[in-house]
Amino acid sequence: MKNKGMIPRLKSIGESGRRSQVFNQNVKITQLGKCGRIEEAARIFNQMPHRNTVTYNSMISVYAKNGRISDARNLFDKMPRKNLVSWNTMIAGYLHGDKVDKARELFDKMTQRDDFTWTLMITCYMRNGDVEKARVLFDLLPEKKKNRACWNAMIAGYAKNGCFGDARKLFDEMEDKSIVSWNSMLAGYTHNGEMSLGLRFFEEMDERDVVSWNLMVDGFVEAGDLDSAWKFFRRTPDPNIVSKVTMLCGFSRNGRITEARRLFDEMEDKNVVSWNAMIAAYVQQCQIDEAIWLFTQMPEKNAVSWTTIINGYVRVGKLHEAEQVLNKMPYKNVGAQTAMISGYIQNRRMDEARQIFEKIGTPDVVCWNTMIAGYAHCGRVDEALNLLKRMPQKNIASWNNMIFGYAQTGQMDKAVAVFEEMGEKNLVSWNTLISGFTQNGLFTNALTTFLLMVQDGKKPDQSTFVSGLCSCANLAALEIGNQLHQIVVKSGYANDLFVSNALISMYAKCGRILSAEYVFKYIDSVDVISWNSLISGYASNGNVEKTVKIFQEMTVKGVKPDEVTFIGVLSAYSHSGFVDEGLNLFRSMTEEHLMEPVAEHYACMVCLLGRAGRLEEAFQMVREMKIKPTAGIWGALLYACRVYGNLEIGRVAAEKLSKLEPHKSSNYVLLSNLNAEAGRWDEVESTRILMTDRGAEKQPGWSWI
DNA sequence: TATGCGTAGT
Repeated sequence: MKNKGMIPRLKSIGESGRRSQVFNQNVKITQLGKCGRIEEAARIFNQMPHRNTVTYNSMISVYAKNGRISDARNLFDKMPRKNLVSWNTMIAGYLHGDKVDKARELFDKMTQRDDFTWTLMITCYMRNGDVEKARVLFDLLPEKKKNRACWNAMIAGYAKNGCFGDARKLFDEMEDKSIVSWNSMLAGYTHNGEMSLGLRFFEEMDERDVVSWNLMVDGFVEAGDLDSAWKFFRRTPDPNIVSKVTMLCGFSRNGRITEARRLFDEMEDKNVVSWNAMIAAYVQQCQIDEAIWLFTQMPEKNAVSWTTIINGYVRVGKLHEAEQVLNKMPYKNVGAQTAMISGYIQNRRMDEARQIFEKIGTPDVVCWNTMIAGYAHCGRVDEALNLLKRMPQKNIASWNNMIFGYAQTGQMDKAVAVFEEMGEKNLVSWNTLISGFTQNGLFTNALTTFLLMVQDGKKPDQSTFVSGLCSCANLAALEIGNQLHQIVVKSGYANDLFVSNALISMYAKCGRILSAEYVFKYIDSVDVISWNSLISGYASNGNVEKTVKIFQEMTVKGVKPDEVTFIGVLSAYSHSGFVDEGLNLFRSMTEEHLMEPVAEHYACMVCLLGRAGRLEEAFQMVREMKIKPTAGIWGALLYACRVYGNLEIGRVAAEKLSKLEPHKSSNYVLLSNLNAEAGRWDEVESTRILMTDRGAEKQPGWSWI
């Protein structure tokens, strides 16, 4: 710096020299802030013998733009002489930190406002999705303060929020459009996945700059159309660093790390964002060593760089290393700490997650939601609810997490209550509820909710279709399944692997072999789940020949069967009484495929042996198995005992069952029936008393003989 | 030299 070490001499020069000293240091603070070197900026600020209002404004801006909003506010509160820019800068800080209420508070306190102030507040509302409040401000704004920036903020806000009509109306009304106005419209299309509209608009544009091209590249990347993205990238007249990073991320998101790296290596103008993008690409691929290497090589690190590395270690399960990085991080922001919290949560270390969470103390919505989701995922719904209640500002995701928690723990009534209590719902809210119903076997509710969602104007996505089709499969509701298939095709999900697999399963379980195979045939690249869907579908339908045929085809094609495959085939054998085939397959599963059987496999085997009356063998298998027998296994055994009138083994099974499922009445009914058939009426009576004592309500449809 | 509208990184 020019004046470094010259303070004594400058002092003697007097007032003008001091002013230029302050001027230069103000510039330096801003420059350092722009490349994320906040500590250095703060050091200069603190060491300055004289500061003016611009000095304070610069420092406030540096803090605010780097996510340190409370530091910004502290400075704002204690600065001696605020001007209009100070207020605007502070509002801008709240805008970047998504704190609309705080921004509005300042806005209302201001005695004087300029065009910056209004534009900032409008942008604030628009970013928050509050289109109406933004419009109110725009209409209140005096004509002479309505400059291009305000108009552009309105157009961009409308477009981003998907209100293309309103955006277009203002756009057409606007007299002196700038390139920003055009790009604002274009961004509306590209950010909302409307690429055909976007393309048409792009072609009609009067003028284009590099931002217009970048928007197109980004839109295609988002749409998963990497070929078009690359085409536009190559055609961009003078690609800048943003163009390159956008394309790099496109490659990275599609797992094309080599091409991403090539782009990075060819970049002559790397900045902290391009470094972070490349590091994130390796983190995405779980190539943590390469990520770390780049991290050590990069000239400037910011909070995002640190957070990415912490996330990287979390992804590969190296929590200790993540902790160390967090400890070394110079200024620990909420994002980095939230990354660490997620790490603990993923490893079920809820107490440690909670510790960091309590330490942060700031009302950061993402952080709160991470904690709530954590409790929900491990079934600790009470704690999740507790946090939700205490949460200062909830968003839709907070409620969605709660719905998920209840769905996970089978409390669908409470999930519905939360769903009804929350205000605005998004696609995730609906999907969580629908998949909750499906996973809890409430298939009719799932389909009804699907219908309500469509009536509410929400477009079903992959998750909705999978849940819906799965429900149809379980209800054997072919007609609804057919209708869903039509919507799938119309919505452009016909090529989605997950949806296709659900379709296969639906058709197979509804007994439509040809339709299932038709969907299967038209999948670009089937996976093991596609095969399993066919196999399990035919198995549940009792079609053992078809099940085995598909299984053999799968093996011939070299696809490795997994646990689910064997469950499917074994259950087909068990339903059809193919005992030897089942025993052979079970043996080959453990001996040839070296697979450790899980509870479902054993349940199939017990069922298989039990149905054939080979109760002793079944019982022996249960006693010798390596895992703890589940209720499903004892239930299968008890059922077989009931069929073959084996009181001895049946009692053992019933005793185990009554401990595992004390409230399930069907277990007592089976034992009671068994006793009744053996003429043990005293036992029948005592079973009935036991059942009442344990609060097992008799289900309708079961009868006492 | 400090604040607003359109593009990239957790």
